[in-house]
Amino acid sequence: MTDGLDRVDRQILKILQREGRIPNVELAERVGLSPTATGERLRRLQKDGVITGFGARLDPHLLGLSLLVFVEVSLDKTTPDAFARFAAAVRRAPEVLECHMVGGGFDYLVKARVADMPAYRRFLGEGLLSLPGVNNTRTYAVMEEVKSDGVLPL
Amino acid sequence: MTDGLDRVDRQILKILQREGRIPNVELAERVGLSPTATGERLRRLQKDGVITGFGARLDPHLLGLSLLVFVEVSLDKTTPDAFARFAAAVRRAPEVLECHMVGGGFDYLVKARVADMPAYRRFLGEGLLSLPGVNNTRTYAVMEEVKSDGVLPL
DNA sequence: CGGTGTTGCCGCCGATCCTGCGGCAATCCG
DNA sequence: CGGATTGCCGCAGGATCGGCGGCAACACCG
Repeated sequence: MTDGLDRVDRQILKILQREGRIPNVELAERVGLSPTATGERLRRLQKDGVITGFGARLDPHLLGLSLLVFVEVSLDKTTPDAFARFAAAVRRAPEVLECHMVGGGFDYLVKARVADMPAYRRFLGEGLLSLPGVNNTRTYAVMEEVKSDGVLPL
Repeated sequence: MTDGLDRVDRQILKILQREGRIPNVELAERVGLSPTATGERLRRLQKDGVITGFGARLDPHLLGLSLLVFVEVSLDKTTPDAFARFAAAVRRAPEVLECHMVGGGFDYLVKARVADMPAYRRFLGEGLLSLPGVNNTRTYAVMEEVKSDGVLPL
């Protein structure tokens, strides 16, 4: 059952990554199958967890979230539960779009969106630096988003 | 017309960010409007560019893309067109999910997904380092994805 | 104050879409 | 070679979509 994805499955995923709200009948004729068979595949892909969900892509700027920042966070390793508490806090923070634990010069890489620089200062001071165990942060403000769709290669 | 989003609009966006394939009638009863009015709002949100599209969320691990990496790239500023050529190459590379030009210690932050370490070595050598003007790179491999949905706060 | 235009919503209805069912061909296996 | 399984198709009843006309609230203005 592992990775039992044929050519049609991958084609379905490829289409749905970019046009997630396409009706099943149109998806069917694009992959060259009947709507019934296509719907069955879609249902199976969701059940197997290959498709974890569907979502709308929004324009951050039109929503007043013009500033995208990446923050490298170093934790104080002597503080007990520092990692668990930091992770929990980050999951609760709405400004944080992503947070990854990395190996290398620091511990976490945080991607966050805020309205502007004052808002970022507030988020950094009240949201990140106030967490216990946070040792050091380094902020990189994004000047231009060269590529940002995040579509997986198939 | 700028930012003319009322409470219902934001509620629609909030729901569609997580459940992009919800039928219009269900969306309507959740926001407490008729299906007609709700569909009209949805159409308007797309026309105004607030909603830029819909997409399926896929599980990278089930697709054999288990390794997530971030790469900090520094360019040789003396090479003419270095920035434009780098940006163009990155847009063509399927492994690259995101690429942001940042201000700070380096020039571009690249987020990429590959199958495993050997695949990453190949991508780094043939995809990134072979580009003219690339001066230096620093790679951070993700050990744990603490938060990765990327849902905007509303 | 009343006329008028605008906006946002509703109900209705024909067209479209979804989904469960039965049938069929290909494949696999004992 | 017989039988089970798998994946697909066509069909049909029911759900959903989207365009249309109507209506109420509101703002503007003479």
